[in-house]
Amino acid sequence: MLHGDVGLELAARVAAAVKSSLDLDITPAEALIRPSSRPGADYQCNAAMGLGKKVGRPPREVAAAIVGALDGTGLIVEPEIAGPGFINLTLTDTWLTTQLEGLLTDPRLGVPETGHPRRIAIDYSSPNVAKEMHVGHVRSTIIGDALVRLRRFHGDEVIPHNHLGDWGTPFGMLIEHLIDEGFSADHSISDLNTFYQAARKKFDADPDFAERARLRVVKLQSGDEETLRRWRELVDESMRHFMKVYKTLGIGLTPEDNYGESFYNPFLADTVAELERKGLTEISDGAVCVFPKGFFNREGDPLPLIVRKSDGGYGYMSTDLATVRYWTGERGATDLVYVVGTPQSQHFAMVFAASRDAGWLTPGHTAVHVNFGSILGEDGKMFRTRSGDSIKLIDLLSEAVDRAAAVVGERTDLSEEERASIAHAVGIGAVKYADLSSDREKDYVFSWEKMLATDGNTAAYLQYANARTLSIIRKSGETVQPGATVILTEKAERDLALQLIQLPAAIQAAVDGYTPHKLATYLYDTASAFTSFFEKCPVLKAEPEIRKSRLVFCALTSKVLTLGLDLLGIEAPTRL
RNA sequence: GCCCCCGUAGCUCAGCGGAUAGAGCGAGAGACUUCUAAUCUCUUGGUCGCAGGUUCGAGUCCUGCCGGGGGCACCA
Repeated sequence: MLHGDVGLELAARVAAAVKSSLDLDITPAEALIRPSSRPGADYQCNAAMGLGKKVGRPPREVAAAIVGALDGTGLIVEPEIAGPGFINLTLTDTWLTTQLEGLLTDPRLGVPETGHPRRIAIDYSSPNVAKEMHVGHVRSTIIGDALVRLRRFHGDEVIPHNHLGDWGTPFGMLIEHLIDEGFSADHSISDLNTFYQAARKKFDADPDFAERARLRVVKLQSGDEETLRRWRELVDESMRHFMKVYKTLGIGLTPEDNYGESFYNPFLADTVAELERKGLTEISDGAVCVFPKGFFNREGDPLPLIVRKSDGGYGYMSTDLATVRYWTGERGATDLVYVVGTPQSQHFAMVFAASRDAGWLTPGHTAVHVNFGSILGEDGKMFRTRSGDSIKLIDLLSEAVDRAAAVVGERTDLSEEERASIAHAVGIGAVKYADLSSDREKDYVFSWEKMLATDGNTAAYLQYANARTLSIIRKSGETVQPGATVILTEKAERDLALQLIQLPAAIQAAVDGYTPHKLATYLYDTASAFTSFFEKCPVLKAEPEIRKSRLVFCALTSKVLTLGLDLLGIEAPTRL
């Protein structure tokens, strides 16, 4: 019983007790096992009240029957019945210590791998070519990356795809501007935004240029070689910028993960043809539309997905339908995940509905819009620069590192190089953790002060706790060996032990709900439990057996924090 | 007008239908000759937006309302 969560084991035993004492079949979930916040109780079973209602007996009597039949051998001490019929469950110290000793040799720290792996196509980051990444992309990028890491660790096959905005009418203007500027391979566009704005300005001011831009769009879409070559230069240049940001952020996306709008372009006609063949389309105002049931516009009329515009072109609605068709049809994805802001929720609801109607999504598929709220400034409005521009991501990240460097510089005698590396880990970690530690559906308030604080639920606090664990182990002059014996003497040790064995439940919760913050909350609780342990339980000066045992606590805490942070995409430096 | 999301301590946020709703910050008081004080321990602080309903039990589920944000036909 090394793998998996204790709650499952307790649930199984309660279910067996319910069967033998009341002759009722309940699922482990119906055993209603929950971690307990009551002093002295580790878990509680809340099933007796509901069952009492069902069998027409007083809940406390039912609880007593369950307790009487409950086989807690080796796992829990004699349960207590409290209140209306709560059953308080307390793990035995022996069981806890045995678990911890077992975790020492388990690289997965008790977390099971799924027996039913899914093939997950996940769309995240998705910046626009010829524009710099800004804060608007940061949440999708960070959350998406964390989900990739979590699902891979969970045992699923994950295929990331970066849905670049790399196609459409703006590219006529951009390519013409590129030709005018004489861009070549040895000249890079150092400032994508300036380049884009200059093109835009020319487009608005110069009718000849605007006309050339329009003709260029036609050439691009008809596959003109020269035009495509220019277009690729723009994409490549933008990718160099994106890769720089990804490298700074520690995001795993590469050019191989590019599945931009251009990628789906060849599939759009077929996608529409299939919708037409299946009788799902209608012509409305000259556009080919699909009207999924249940969506209405301002006037109360059905709301369309426009799959071919009245001018014959294709928009994002066509592309998004084509992605569903491609990933389920061509790539055999079972799960589609879109890490895109909340404002798009209606759009995705419509795309999913239409895709079900078209048969691209079956009951065996899961399609999820992993939505997220906006980043707000401390004034409660959209996070922008003072002049109202969106903040460049690369600037934001370097400010994070600079601010972290200021903190690091104050208090360490490490080399310049080590300090830089730590500042990077702390600064980038702060930005990512701020994003991942609260419920993604809510807006969150961006605050340098809060995200870089050394107290509270921040990356720095977790990293610091981890560094302290490793510092103690270093100073001990020992390596923590498998087979070491764990002893519980202080309450702080038991609290930490209980915390450490709950990693599987935390990861499962984060995976199930696409909610990385559940893992973040767990890691914070773990770090807190460790710092309390740190204050109360001297390690190096303890008696030999206790010292050995406490070193195990340090080692396991470090492993849990390091693994957990890694699953969030955050570095855990070995010293701070 | 219709639809979606949010409303929990002064602030920023957790909270899985279960017991007396929890953290951090802030405010107040303590703790470093001791493993990293980037810390810890106390104290303070709540009609969970409002009103109904379902339930043995509601911050959590349902309905209505009030606030805040967003979306609603050829931009993505």
